[in-house]
Order: sequence, then C-alpha cells, then structure tokens
Amino acid sequence: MTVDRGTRPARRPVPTTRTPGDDLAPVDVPEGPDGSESSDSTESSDGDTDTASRPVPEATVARLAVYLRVLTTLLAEGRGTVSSEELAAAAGVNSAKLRKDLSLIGSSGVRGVGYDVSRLVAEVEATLGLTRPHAVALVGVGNLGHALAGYGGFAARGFPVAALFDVDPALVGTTVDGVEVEHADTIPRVCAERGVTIGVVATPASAAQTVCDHLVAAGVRSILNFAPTVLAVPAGVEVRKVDLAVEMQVLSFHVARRHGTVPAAGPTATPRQTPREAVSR
Amino acid sequence: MTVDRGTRPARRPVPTTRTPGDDLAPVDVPEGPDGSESSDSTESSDGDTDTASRPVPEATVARLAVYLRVLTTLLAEGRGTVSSEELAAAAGVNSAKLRKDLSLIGSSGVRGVGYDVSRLVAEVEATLGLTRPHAVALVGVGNLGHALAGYGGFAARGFPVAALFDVDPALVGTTVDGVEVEHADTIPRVCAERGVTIGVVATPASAAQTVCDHLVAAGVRSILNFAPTVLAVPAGVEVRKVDLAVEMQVLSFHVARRHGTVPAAGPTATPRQTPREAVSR
DNA sequence: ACTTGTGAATTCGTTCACAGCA
DNA sequence: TGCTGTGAACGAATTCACAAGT
Repeated sequence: MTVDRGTRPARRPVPTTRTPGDDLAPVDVPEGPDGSESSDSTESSDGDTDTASRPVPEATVARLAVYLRVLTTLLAEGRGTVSSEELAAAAGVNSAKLRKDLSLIGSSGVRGVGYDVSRLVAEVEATLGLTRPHAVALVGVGNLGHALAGYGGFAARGFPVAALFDVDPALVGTTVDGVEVEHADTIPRVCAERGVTIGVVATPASAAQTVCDHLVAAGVRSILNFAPTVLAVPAGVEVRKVDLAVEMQVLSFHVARRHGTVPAAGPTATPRQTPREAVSR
Repeated sequence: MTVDRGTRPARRPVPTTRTPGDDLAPVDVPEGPDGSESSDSTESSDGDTDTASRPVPEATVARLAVYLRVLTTLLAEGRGTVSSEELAAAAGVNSAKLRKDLSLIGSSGVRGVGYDVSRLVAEVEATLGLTRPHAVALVGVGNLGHALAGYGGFAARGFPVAALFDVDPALVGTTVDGVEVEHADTIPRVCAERGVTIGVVATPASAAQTVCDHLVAAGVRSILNFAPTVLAVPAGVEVRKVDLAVEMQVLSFHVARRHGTVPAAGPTATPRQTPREAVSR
C-alpha cells in the first residue's frame, strides 16, 4: 500500500465555486472523469502469460486520476499549458514524481514550456481507459448502495450504472434513479447481457463473497468492494477495496499517537488556525 | 526535507493487560457497508517534543485494522489461538508480513503454538488507539453524508457521531439518527465543545477546503476526506482520503489493460469460477 | 514437530540532480 | 533561460529463509 509520505499539501488547486453544502463529492468539474487517490489491496496476480505488460505501476495509475481532475479544471479555465511544477503542486505531489509518472504514459511535454493541457487530458484518459464507458453493476442497494446509485457523477463520468441488485424483496422491483433493482440471483444473466465490466459490492460483509462469486461468474473482472471483508477471487480479477472502518482506525491511531493516551478531554484549547501553507520545502 | 522520517526504533509500550473478550468492540460488521481505504499525506512533524516516535509504519497500521476484524470474528467463534499462517490467509496477506507487522507492535506469540486471540485483539486495539471512543464530526449531510451518518456500525465501533453539519437551511435543524444537523458556521465552537477529534468531510469539492479549515481551527487533527480535492492542511494534521472516482478509474485502467481496446462486447462466456484460493471463511 | 521472530536479500517507489532541448 | 525527461541514489516495504523457542 501506499501511503505517500507527506508530500506537500499544495494549495487549493481548484477555483472554488459552487454552493457549499449539498451532497457528496460530485466534484465540480464540468464533465470529464476525474478522481483522486487511494491505494489498496490490489491483488489479482494476472496468472496468464501476460506478455510484456505493466509499464505503468499501480501507484502511478492512481495518481493519474488525480492529475486528470486538476487538468480538467485547468482545461475548463482555458489554460493552454501547465508546468510540471504547477500541476504537481495542485495535485499534492512532488514535481519529479509527476514528470516520471507522465513520462511513463509516453507523455510529451515541451521543454522550456510545459505540457499542453488538452493533449495531456486526452493522453491520461486514454491510459485510464476512459475513452469509452464502462457499464457498472451495483450490488446491495442499502444505505450506502442507495447513496452510490443516486450519485449522479457516477454515470456522468463514463461509468453508467447498468444494473442494480439486492435480495431484499422490498427493494427488488423498485427504481433508483431510473434503474430498476433486480434480484441478486439474476446477476450472472443480467451482467452478461448488459456487458457489465465493473461490479460494485455494497452489501453486508456476510453476503459479499457470494455476490463477488456471481459477478466473477458473469465475467466481471474488476470489482470495487465496500464490504468489510477480504474477497477471494481467481487470478485475473482485480479487486479494489474501500473500507471505512480501516480509515477510521488509521486516523484513530494517529490521534492516539499524538496525545499519548489522553482522550479528547478538554476543549482543545489551542486555537490553532495555522498557516496551512505548503509544507516542507 | 523536513520530514523527519521516523527514525527512532522505540517500541510501543502496550499495556498488555485486559481481559480476554470484553468491551468495546470494533467487531465485525453488524450490518451495512462501510469503509474505505486509502492513503494520504501524512507527516507533519508534531511540533512538540514528541518523545518516542514512530515505530509502526503506516502501511502496517492499515493492515492492523484488517487483522483486527478477522481476530474479532475468531474471538466470537471462541478460538483461543491462531497461527500467523491462518490469520494471514484470512487477512489476505503473506504470513511473513503479518508476523513482521505484529512484531512491530510488540506482539508476543508463542513459538510452536501461535498467537492468543484475545490478547492479540487487545494489543491491536491498544495500538490503534481504540481503547477509548473518538468523537466524530461529519460535515455535509447530503447523499453520501446522510448514508454515512445513518450507518450504525460507525458509532458501534467507538466512533460516535458527535455532530453533523451542513449549510443547507433545509437540512439544518433536522435530525439524522438522533443527531441534529447544525450549521457549518458553528463547526469551530461545537467541535471544540464536544471534543471532536476526527472530522469527516462529505461535502462537494468546492466546499471541502473551507470546511477543512474550520475543522482544523476547531482543533481537529485527523480528517477523512470524501470530497474529490486535495486538502491543504498545516503540519500536524492527518488527512486520509477516499475517492470513488479514483477507484473507478483505476479499475477502468485494468479493464482497458485486459481487452486491448474492445469494450465489454460478448457475454464473456468463460464460466470462471475458479479456485478462489486462500482467504476467507 | 511446529511456529514465531527477525536479519538479509530483494523489490518497488520516491527523490535527486543534471543533461538535453526548445 | 526554463522546463522536461531520466539515470542514479536513496529509502521504504515485502519476501525469504532460518535460527530459536516451546
């Protein structure tokens, strides 16, 4: 995993717009896909004779998504070029790393000038396979699942929700954001029919493995798992996981590391309102 | 460089005590979906004289949370001991890595036997700082934020939601799962009053930085960011981010890597239902 | 006989620093 | 002069493999 050492925080890269409170994170970017970062169990040893294959390391792929978000914003602002320094700052990484990342996807910046924004956007999108939509199947329309399904930016970014599944008879048959919820038993058939390539598991941990097996049987090779379980999949299947409990506990660790043992206690007097500038260097 | 990478070996004091199965239990998932994972800017030399410092690498911390989940399950099943081999398989990691991780927190397994489950649970919890609750403030009660707030397992695991914030007048004043939604302007005061130590940002990207600043001003040193933006924070503040878009794009990359360019196409006949080694159970 | 704990080897990723080109 | 692209140094994390307890 990952963990990129505290790099520099970089100041707000985006043009802060948009009304404050409202839903989740649909980003403001006009259109293009974007993303951010993370890291995780990747797994899936591609068993097959994968010829020459991975020029682009996973860590870089995750960052490319972040660069793309920034680039999309810049593009919307009409910027023609960016320097590695500026882009790196906005993405919160070291410029050398950014240049190396871009060189890996065969980028072509211009020495003395920088990178052509629109071109770079196209290159990153091509690398991430965003030039065509990926039908997504979401299993588990409960609390979180429902929120995810209703999350517009999902389909808007090239990931149309092609199917929703659940086993709860009270949910099956209902419609969420225009998509009907079908019974999980139909996963194999429906996913194959609609050409689903990415599956999202948002079920309780107890059902996750079974659901995963069904998705895999339907030909889904990429799965995003929100259930707190380690999914076992055959070689060739990619699983990424998002685990709230893990995140919270990691933060807990840091809280604890700070005040040796002391809980929150007093109303944290310190009115820190610090500078917040670009950290180190 | 600034960052004084943890050099100091120093071990963890870990008060090996505690009765076997007992209290606070981050226990296995009671219900819905959760989690996420990621990694992020860490660092921040805590200004004060930080005595001993970081024996446990970040990567290990994230895994400890996973081990804990498995261990809790085992404990519930009444298992007295586990071997590194079994625990590692269930957590989806290499056994050598698991042993190294555990040795870092000063574990004490018994050669030829394995680890005492209840004791290990206690040690891991102590390391992760789970021996006491951490008040959480959730900002942005929209789509996702609402789902997170309603997610029971949250409070159940030692992370009681002490406050909810939003700027939408239609939401302020309402109650979600017993907690009233307050206006984001009151973040500083309310968080300080209730001793919030962890903040969760589930606002649109445009509001994220501002919200973050308020949380930091209120003394929150650990933030979980669901908004697709790179948050700039002063040294000493820990930010972890969870970004759906990035996850999806990374999966997209893998899908693309497989079939060169071809979309989903045919109903993936292959009935792979393979071995599915290791893990689970 | 079995399983932990850990030094050493290895792999992977990040950062430096500079040559090369516009 | 300015900024990219990249070899080489560096550092972190993983894996190996075995000595050491029980």
